[in-house]
Amino acid sequence: MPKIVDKEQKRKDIALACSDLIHDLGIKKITVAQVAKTAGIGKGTVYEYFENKEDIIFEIINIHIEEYHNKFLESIKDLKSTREKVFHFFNFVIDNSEENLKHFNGYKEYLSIVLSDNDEKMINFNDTCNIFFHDQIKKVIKEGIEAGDLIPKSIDFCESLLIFEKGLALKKMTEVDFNTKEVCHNFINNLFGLIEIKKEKKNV
Amino acid sequence: MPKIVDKEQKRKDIALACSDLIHDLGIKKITVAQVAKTAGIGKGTVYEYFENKEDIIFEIINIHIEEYHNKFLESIKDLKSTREKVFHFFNFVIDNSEENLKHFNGYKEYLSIVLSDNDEKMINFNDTCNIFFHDQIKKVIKEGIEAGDLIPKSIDFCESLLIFEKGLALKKMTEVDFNTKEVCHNFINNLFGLIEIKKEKKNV
Amino acid sequence: MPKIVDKEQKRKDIALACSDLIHDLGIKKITVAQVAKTAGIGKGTVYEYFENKEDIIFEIINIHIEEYHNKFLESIKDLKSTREKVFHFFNFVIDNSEENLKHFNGYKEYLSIVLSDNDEKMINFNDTCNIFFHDQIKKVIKEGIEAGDLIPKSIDFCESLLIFEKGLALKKMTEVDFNTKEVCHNFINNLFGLIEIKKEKKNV
Amino acid sequence: MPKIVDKEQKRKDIALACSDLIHDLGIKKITVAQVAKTAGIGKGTVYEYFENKEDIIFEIINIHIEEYHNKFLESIKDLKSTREKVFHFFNFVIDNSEENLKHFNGYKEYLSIVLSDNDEKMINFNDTCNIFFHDQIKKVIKEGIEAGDLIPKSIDFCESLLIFEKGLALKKMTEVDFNTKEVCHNFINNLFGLIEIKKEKKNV
DNA sequence: GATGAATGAGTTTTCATTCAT
DNA sequence: CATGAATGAAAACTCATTCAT
Repeated sequence: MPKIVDKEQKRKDIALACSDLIHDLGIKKITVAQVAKTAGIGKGTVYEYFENKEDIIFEIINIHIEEYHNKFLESIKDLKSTREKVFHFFNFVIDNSEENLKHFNGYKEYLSIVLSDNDEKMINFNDTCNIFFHDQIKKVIKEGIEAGDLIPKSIDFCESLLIFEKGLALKKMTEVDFNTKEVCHNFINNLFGLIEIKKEKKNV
Repeated sequence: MPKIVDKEQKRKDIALACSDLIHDLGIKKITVAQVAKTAGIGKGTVYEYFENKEDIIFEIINIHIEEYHNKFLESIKDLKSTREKVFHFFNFVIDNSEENLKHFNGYKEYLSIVLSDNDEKMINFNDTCNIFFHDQIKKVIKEGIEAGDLIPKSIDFCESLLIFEKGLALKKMTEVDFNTKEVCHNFINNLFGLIEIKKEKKNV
Repeated sequence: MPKIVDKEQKRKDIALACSDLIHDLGIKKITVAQVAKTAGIGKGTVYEYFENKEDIIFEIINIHIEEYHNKFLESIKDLKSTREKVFHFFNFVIDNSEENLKHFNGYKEYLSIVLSDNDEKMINFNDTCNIFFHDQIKKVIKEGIEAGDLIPKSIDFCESLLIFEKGLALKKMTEVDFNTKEVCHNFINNLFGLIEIKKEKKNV
Repeated sequence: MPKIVDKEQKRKDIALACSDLIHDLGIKKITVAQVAKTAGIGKGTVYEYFENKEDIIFEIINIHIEEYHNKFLESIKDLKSTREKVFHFFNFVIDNSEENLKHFNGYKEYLSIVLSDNDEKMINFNDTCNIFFHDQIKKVIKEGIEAGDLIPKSIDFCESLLIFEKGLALKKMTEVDFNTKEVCHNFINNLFGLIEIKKEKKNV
């Protein structure tokens, strides 16, 4: 009897092996032949695990984003202040570590697909991601309000924050010399000036 | 005397004739054959005026955006209040007239190209556009401050406004049910609550 | 004592399980994967019992035709008059019952293979079928002659009858609105006008 | 200015150049690469003149059959007696000259396509051919009746004759040792015994 | 014996670009 | 100058068959 393969796992394995192709070539230039070669399998084998080329790319992106979400959840746990936590959502556009740039560029390639194809699967997936971060930021803001850090109306800014972050991302993707960090800090500081509850510090 | 053809003008003519192809097919599906046919010239002739296919697309987009800029300048002239003028910058993402959607979708196609190719020309062109709107909004805000409509610090929000608009555009492009108008209004109203100088209205 | 599998029987079992695939997909579109799945066995196992794909198709067709032959022999037993028996040979092209159409379309698929491949096995098999019906019609005509129904020369028409039936089949297969029944009846009635012995009916 | 090509003519030229591929390989094994190579042109050029592979094959067959029809019309002109003319319709299945075998085998390949694909174009074309021969034989029989060679009822046998010929063709295509000529002669002679008007020869 | 994972040769089709006229 | 015929590289996808387990 032949070895039984966990198809779902192998899908992930193949996609994982190819996850760098996105940065090396750009999504549009990935070919099935490349994928097969990179994963060290035959072209036909690719089609044992994926419906078509789109499916491959989708899985690769999926992996990228899933990984990012997990890291996000992991690292936000250690943060204490609301402001820190909010900043954490902007890490994606600010952090220039190789690690994060990989994710960022992965997202860039992903966007280029969503914008040119109107693939339903991609759109749905995009929604899922948006909801993820929307839920997260809502939670952070809520906790901030409950802790007396933020004014109650702050809850209305959840969406604006994420929209601003999307705009920042887009600018960073399309402009050469964009000082994301500075612009980002300015904005958040300004905003917090508006929604933060200034606590009287240690007065008698 | 041979007929001297203004190459630059003919480029524009060809691109102009093809400007609807972007909406009809999407940028990725435009072929040189299509361009030639649409412009009513031969395939070979296309290459007399354009380096390659990228160059054609670049010119088509150029025309779109140039046209949009002109319309923008034209229509902002009639606006009086600072708030109206600022809103005008968001017309691009809010106005759902067929006319504007054409521009909006053209920009979407354009983005998908900029994000996947890292074409230098495109990037430079993108910068030019950004500078255009940045100059425009700066002017509006400045005038607003000088007119006593806005607080002096408002000038710091120019970039944020444009970034927010970019984020809005991106969301509108990638999400199915996104209420651009509402989100936009909320944001601007909130912001103006912060930077507008409330004038005592003509009381005795 | 190991389980001894009758290979020949298993061949039949597999082919039998797949006999509907011919109608559902058409011979050309049958894949080995389909066969394996339909028969509820592994792809590798198919090759334990069949040399190659051709061999599978051959067996499936074999089953179809064998079945048809058996039914033919079964049903002709009950017929009394020579004319009825001769008509029975044309049932194949006239009968539009679902059951018979299955056989008819099976034969059509089979022909498309015989005509495109020049597979020796197929040709031989085809001969076997022809001989079967030739023997059968010869027997019918002979009995008719012996019974005094037909003129002795009728024996020369055996082949013509079968050829005509092949022609009818081909027309039915390739034409949209072909009235097989009418054409068939005309021909046989005309022919019987020629070869039947008119019996004086019950005169004193 | 580039040379202007008569597209329709070039289509024919390419198909003509490839007309032997049908006999050399069989229709199913013709590849576009083969066609291009045989016609001495590039693969892409093939697609300048044909929609797809089916279209190529269709044209090749078209040429074969058109040519055959023309030859048929040409050669039947010289025949005098009705019997000769009727025999002429069976030339297709009887004549074993290389020339005619080419046409015959072309038709065989064509049939294999019609039987496996249910391509509408092919079916329509098939009808056209049937009508052609039906019209021709009707004309011959009519003239035979008018000339007093055949009994008026002969007109009813037009279809039967063609059906018989189709049956003969099918047998010749699928059987190894089939004496088409003899069987054909027998049938026609038998039939003419039935429908011919015996003329009293040379009486005072 | 049984299996199904792995394979890659083979096929159709597209299209930017060239170049002879 | 203008042209459109010619091209071939490149890409996605299929499937009969093999073979390690």
